[in-house]
Amino acid sequence: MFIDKKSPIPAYFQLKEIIVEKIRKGEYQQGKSIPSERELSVIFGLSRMTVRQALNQLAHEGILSREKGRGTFVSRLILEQRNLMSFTELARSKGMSPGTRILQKSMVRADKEMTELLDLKSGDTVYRIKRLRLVDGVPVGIEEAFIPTKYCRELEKYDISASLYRIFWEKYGYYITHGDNIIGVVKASPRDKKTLDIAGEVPLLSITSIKYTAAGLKLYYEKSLYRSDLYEYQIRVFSDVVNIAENGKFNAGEVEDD
Amino acid sequence: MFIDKKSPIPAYFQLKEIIVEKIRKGEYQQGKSIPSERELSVIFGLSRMTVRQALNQLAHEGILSREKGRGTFVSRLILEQRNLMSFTELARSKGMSPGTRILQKSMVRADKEMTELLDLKSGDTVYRIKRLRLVDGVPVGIEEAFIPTKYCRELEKYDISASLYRIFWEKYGYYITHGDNIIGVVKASPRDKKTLDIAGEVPLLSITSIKYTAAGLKLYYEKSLYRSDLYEYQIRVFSDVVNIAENGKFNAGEVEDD
DNA sequence: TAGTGGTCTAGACCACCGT
DNA sequence: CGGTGGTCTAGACCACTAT
Repeated sequence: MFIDKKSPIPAYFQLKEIIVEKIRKGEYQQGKSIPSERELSVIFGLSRMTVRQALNQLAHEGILSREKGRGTFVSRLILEQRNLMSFTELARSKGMSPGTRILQKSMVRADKEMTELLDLKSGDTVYRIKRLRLVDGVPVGIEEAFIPTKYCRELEKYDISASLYRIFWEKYGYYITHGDNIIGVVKASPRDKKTLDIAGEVPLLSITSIKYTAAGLKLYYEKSLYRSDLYEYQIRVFSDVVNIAENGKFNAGEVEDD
Repeated sequence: MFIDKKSPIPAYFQLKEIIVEKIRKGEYQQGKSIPSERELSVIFGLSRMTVRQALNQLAHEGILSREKGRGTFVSRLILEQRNLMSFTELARSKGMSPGTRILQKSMVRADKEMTELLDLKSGDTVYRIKRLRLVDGVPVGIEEAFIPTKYCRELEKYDISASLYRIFWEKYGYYITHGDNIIGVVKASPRDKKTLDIAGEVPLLSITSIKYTAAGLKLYYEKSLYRSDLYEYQIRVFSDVVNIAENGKFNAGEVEDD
């Protein structure tokens, strides 16, 4: 837990990793304050400006929050967003109870599409995890994740009915900062209908996304389908969208289902 | 165009505004480099670190881009994102031609909902702009914007068939950095069907959003509907979603454990 | 080689917060 | 009041880019 000043890795970056590690290990606790800038600069033998660079970046990534005159605090579970959480939250806020059922959990060779999407080498394997999301026992969505096994060895050991974000953070030290998403509407396939226990015709909200770490590593791919009559997606969108649009497909056809 | 060091407004912030203004006026041109950090520090009588703070923030907001050893550049087409542009751009990239038809343009008193959503005072007025989006002459979406008139006096003078982002940037100096969105699926109303020239049953992708400036000002509200068979929404989502949940209308409890 | 942005230092003053 | 983060300075060395 020291800064190697001879390392080519910048001091502020090393400090960031040290702080993140201390949060993960519980040494710095959620909602509690961490040492002040001046203390940290003494502890690690850095100038205050260098410490500030580390803290500000972590604050920007949502891991810390800073308050003038008070101190720097570990964000309260940072995670749990999007798909699942804005969903879980919603359910809870309405006094309903969210649930999860594991539909499938296997390890497979990445196919060509997945290899390209996640920058894998041919032959790499991925976990394929398919989960059913419920609210008060009613199925509202199917989430299928493809996760390169090299980023999460022995994932079997953990309870994947909860948040993948949380597992990546707590068990593997990866913090997911953003994702590229494509949102559309698809017709439910017969199989989806059965899984979601739909009788009539309910269009499904389709969200496919690639999850990234702050460093830009493509962590995993997820394909989600939600009953549009029971679900809304709430998000904050920032301006980087341009880059996505450049590669994007303006698809006039179907978003196929499997 | 000078820094007032006695002002309570931080020097780096003043510098940001000056640079943004110069970009707007065309003094600093898109894709071209701006003066180096060292030059700017001499020009404005600031230390290099202070100049860096301004440049880095602008880079983070997407207005500038920086390259080691080369210089600092004004981002090319900063704007044009999301709804509209990821749509217009996309259409263009597919060799299709996007179009817009103005369906309605009026000035009205903000109703209660809009007043709350946009933090207005009672009695404030908004422009109500309803536009039809087309691709190769085919209607694919309806976009309805509610814009407080106090942020865009004499909006009538400008061509609103193009990007509102661009008008806000070029005519009023507001740069939109993010938006809070709610995405869902709705059935087309008879009127929407007529407007979109839909015969059968096509579910519509519904996107409502509040657009913000970097400073957090709520600029306007937009309600969009797209034919889900012709349109996909591509976005990059960052982790700030938590904040939405915190301030948002839908949260009840803490984001605590699973 | 000269210029750029990236990192880093060791100071400083300020506004803000809790006691 | 003492401590905190926010701002700011005037230097410095580095790796990178272009010529």
